[in-house]
Amino acid sequence: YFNNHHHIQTLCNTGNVEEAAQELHSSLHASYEPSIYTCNLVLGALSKQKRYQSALSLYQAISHAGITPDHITLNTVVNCHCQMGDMSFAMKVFDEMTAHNYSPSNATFAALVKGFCRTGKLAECIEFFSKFLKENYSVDVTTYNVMMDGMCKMGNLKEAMGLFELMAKNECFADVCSYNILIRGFCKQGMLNKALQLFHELEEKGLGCDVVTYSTVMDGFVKENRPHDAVRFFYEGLHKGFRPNVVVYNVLVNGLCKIGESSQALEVLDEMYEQGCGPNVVTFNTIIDCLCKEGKMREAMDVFDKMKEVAIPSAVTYSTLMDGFCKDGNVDEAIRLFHQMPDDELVPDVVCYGIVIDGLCKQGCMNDAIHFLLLMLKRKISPDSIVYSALINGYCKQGKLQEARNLMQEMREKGLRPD
RNA sequence: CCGAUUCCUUACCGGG
Repeated sequence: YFNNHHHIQTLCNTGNVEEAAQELHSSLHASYEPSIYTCNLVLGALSKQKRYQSALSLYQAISHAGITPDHITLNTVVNCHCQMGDMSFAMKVFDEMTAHNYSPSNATFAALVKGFCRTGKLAECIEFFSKFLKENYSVDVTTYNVMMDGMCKMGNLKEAMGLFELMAKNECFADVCSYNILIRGFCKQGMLNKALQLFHELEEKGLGCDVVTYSTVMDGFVKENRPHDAVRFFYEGLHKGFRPNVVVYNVLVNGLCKIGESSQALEVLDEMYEQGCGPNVVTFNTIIDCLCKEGKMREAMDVFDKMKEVAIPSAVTYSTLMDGFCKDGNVDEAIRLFHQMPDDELVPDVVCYGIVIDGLCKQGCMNDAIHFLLLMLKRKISPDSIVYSALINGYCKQGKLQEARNLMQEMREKGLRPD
């Protein structure tokens, strides 16, 4: 008999996580049970693929088979709960960990901090993190980064900067990632000057700016309606020996599109190939959106056809085109694309439905719009407030106020608040 | 016997 650890490891490393999980599962009840290392390996692989529910089910099976989890297993479980936003479950596991003398590590705290932030629980997050700070001398740079990123994403730049100073005081040295997080935070608040100040500090420290730094700053410029500065920043970087990746190019393309230079954007496409940095689906989506917004539906469809040679269209690709056609007054074509999505093995998401519904509403075809609403409900896709707004708008324009009111009521029942 | 496995962080595109 041989240990199947290496076989399962190979399966995981080659992306056959499903198969690995199955093999582990069947070996749980074999005469030689797998080691916790093997279990952790598969749980980690599922978690990396964001298949948190599967990981948790597998964990259930593992404990049921009587295999004792270690601190890594439990960290993974905590992380799965956090990623799914189930903070009460996550805390329950955390409490059990501490009760059984598994000492939580930076990974545990980082996962929980991220979970608290993602679910908007600012106070809990700060409280939890403070507790960690008091009890632990070695909060590492990653945990600080998670915390700073969470604070930034909740718009609390002051707290984030406080942490940045605190980590220096505690002799935990900020890395590029720390800077990138803060730079993005300031960009999103429209404080580009602060962002650029940090960028220069990063350069002076010799930590080295990376592709994330560049794409972040450039995107900051684009979002602040300063696409020219984004383009300039890009070329200055090239001059300093910076080597862009596909995301940086994507931001550049987006910037060029925003200044109405779709032809230049298409030139960048060629440059990307020359640099051995081929475009991806986002690149094409960006260009298609640009063409659509310029009303060039014909060209947009050409790009759509050509992109298929090198990339797989996504739901975003379709929604972009569908919106373009709707705005162009051609809802039929949008609906045709909607029905074409399954050919690319895509399932229309809430945005796709929203676009078609809005298009139909704007044409006054309320019955057809309702048909799509029912279709999405049948397919278990929950309409969001944008879908409802489109419908309510449509009814209001027709003077059908009662129908509009009914929809508002339906919204509230679903816990969506009208804005 | 040893080793083996592991867990946490940052950037780009679509709708009212």
